Amino acid sequence: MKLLIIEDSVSLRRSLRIGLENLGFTIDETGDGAEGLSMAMTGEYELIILDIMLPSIDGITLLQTIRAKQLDVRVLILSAKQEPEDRVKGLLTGADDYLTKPFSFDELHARLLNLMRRGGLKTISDVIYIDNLALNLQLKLLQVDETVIDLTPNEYKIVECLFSNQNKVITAEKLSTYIAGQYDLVSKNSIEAHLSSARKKVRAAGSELPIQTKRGFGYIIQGK
Amino acid sequence: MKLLIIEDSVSLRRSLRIGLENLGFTIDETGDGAEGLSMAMTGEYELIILDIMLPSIDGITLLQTIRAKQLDVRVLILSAKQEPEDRVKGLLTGADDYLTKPFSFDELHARLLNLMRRGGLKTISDVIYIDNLALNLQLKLLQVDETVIDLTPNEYKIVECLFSNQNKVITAEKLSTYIAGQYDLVSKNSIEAHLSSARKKVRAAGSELPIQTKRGFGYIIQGK
DNA sequence: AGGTTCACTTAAGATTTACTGAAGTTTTTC
DNA sequence: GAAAAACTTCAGTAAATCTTAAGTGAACCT
Repeated sequence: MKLLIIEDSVSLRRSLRIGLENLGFTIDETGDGAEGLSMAMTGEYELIILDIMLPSIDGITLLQTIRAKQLDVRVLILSAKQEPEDRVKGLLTGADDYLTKPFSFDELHARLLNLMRRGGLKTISDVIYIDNLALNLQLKLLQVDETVIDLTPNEYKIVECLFSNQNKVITAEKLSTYIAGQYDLVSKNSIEAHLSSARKKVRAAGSELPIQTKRGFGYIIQGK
Repeated sequence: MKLLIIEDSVSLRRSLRIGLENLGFTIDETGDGAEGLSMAMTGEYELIILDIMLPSIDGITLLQTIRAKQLDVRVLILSAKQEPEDRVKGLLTGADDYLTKPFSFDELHARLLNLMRRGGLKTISDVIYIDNLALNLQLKLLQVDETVIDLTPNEYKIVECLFSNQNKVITAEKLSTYIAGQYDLVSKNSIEAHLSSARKKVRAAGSELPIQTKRGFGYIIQGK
């Protein structure tokens, strides 16, 4: 069982490492956000203990990136901030648990065990993050930060198809098949209308759908 | 055997602590609801002695939260209120026993021993709480506060399936399989009819089933 | 066996919500 | 600057879902 600790403070990091190693975990650690991210992306950790305040990349962004890449790893957030907004936001973007500093080591231990136990269950995964948009495949809805954008089934399906095919041009025919199945079809104009409506809704929520039109070919979402 | 005392009054807390420590229990204590909750959530306590009137989070809410998280812990409610409503409500939401102030220490001791003895048995567990609804998986019934709502088997199964799959959209086909098994099937319209009836019954009891329709996809219960 | 009850299904009407296609507008391309 | 492609809007139409009520059959009781 391999754990990754991403924590700014050297002393806290050390004491966590020692404590958890004594409990039988294998630990890697770093104090840098970017390094933490690249370590996390190797996929070799079952659980990450993650601080929010970090140099180079903050914890929430790191978490969003991990979740966007669909890594199956549990994340326990550690934070000095006690603002409830942060708590909610952290959990929303896919953390499995949350602990506010200061905390007792026993409490951390108990929560770790708890996370281990419910290991098989995916918690808040199955969300695709692009920019400040989150497409929740479980709930079938799109969020801008915390606000939910209400999409009709076809609007949702178009967005889902493009979100899960980033960096690929998707033709209108593909979208049509995606929406209606192999034996029905939806006109190109219909798709244009749905997409127009979806874009409008996202705009009304203060954001932008990152879907670009490739004139003559189809639509695409360009990853960063 | 570790006990947690969550009690507003410092003097009562102290005297309980001393008395119970003399009887051989290990005690943690707090006077604050929110702190009590986070302590309880560590899962390290076998029994919680819980006051109703508390700063920041009241005892009933705390208890509901603990039960919603499926923690296996016994809870003994302590309350100055003598209104029978509170008594019933406290017990309903998952307390294992109830004591009204003032009480003798011997009486508390006796009740504690009693709770310890029936330790192995899960008492009022296997109940899913959502809003003011309690779905009892053992007794196969749904309660609004104190009143029992009489659901037919299929109505119950639909509600059970959705209650135990919070935050997931459940399709009509899934519900059909859940009701009838893999080799039989129940028409979509039938499910609509059952659900309609269940909703009506809950409405008649003065509440609302928290089941939303995701048009084009299925049904969902959104957790907070 | 006959009668009663209860729950499940089905159907039909009401209601809500979404889809489509057309027409006008804007943008892009050559 | 004209033509093509894509965007936008809207109104009519079409689905999906809700609700109610009536029909059917199984289980239970007497």
